[in-house]
Amino acid sequence: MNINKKNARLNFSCCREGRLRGCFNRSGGRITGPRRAIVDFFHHEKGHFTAEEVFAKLALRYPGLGIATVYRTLSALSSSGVLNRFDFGEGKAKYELSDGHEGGSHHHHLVCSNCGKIMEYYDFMDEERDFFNKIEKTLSNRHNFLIKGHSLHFYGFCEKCKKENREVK
Amino acid sequence: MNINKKNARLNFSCCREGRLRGCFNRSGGRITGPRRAIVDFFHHEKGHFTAEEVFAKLALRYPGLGIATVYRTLSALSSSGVLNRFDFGEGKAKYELSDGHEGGSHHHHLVCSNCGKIMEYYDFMDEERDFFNKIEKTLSNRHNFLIKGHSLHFYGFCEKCKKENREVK
DNA sequence: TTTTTTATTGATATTCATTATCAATAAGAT
DNA sequence: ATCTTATTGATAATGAATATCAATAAAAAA
Repeated sequence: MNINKKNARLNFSCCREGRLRGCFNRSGGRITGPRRAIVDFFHHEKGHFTAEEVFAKLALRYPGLGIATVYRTLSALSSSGVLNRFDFGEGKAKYELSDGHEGGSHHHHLVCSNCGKIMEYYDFMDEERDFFNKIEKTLSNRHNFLIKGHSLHFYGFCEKCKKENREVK
Repeated sequence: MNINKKNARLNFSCCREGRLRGCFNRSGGRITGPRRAIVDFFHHEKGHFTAEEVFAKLALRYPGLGIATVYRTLSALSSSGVLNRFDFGEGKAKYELSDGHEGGSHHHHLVCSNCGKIMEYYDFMDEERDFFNKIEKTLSNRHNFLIKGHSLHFYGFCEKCKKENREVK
């Protein structure tokens, strides 16, 4: 079953029509094979991926896919709030499912300023959830901003770099 | 008084020798005109700047400055935790003084996923401060990570984009 | 101070992530 | 089934960031 054959459809269990309409169709956008595949990708894989990484993984089951389409779709999904776009200083953007979005697994990042290592943590304190609920409500009102998600990065030095550089380079 | 004339020195009020040593010299790095100028720049200007913007501003009073040096210095200052490097989806990195660093004016960001507008807010709730004090302590211990600063970005839609797109594009 | 060593600089070539272009295709409307 | 046009894939173009390298100047040594 090849997605780019005429009328072929990917049929992942989580790939409900409603979600795709929410991502694309409501605003007049068309639901296509590549878009279907990319939205599904982010609902099945955990973590953050570059455009190249998304392309490489999807190309296996979708031989006709073009890298430009991946860039375009990631950009569109980011604009519509489905994905969040991050840059961790690696020279290329990474995308992950927005925490506001259905299925989004919320987490925060620890980024080593020296070696660039990225650690994720999922172990939230209840306090953390309460904090964000409250602050997002306050900010929405105060700045007339519709908040769809957030990213919290802590910068510093990982265990290894902390040891190696007593005096930071 | 031109900084790249032999032995010339910028002499900004905030440009204390100690700070520059902290940024560069402790680790064997040399204190040079360009580095002096760039560190000073971030202690005088508020907000976040691209390499090009830093270069353009400094080139006025420092005609000999090269763009490559700006990139190199920003990168080094970021690695050492003096600056934080952000990407707001504009295709180029922005740098700002790390909040952990002397003189750093701490703030968070609201980023419009549609038009890219970036809003800063400085008006923190007490709750917000307490939260970060506590969580940074917890995370440091739990993940053996030396935290020097953090960035909190809220993604969503600004007032204008909220109105214009009843159904989000 | 003068000399020596070598990290840093500025100019510029290069890399590579991302975007623009455009003819061909196919999604959704009629 | 046909029509309209948004989307696609291939690839050329752009541009931010990095690598290269001879010249320079900061810090150390004499």
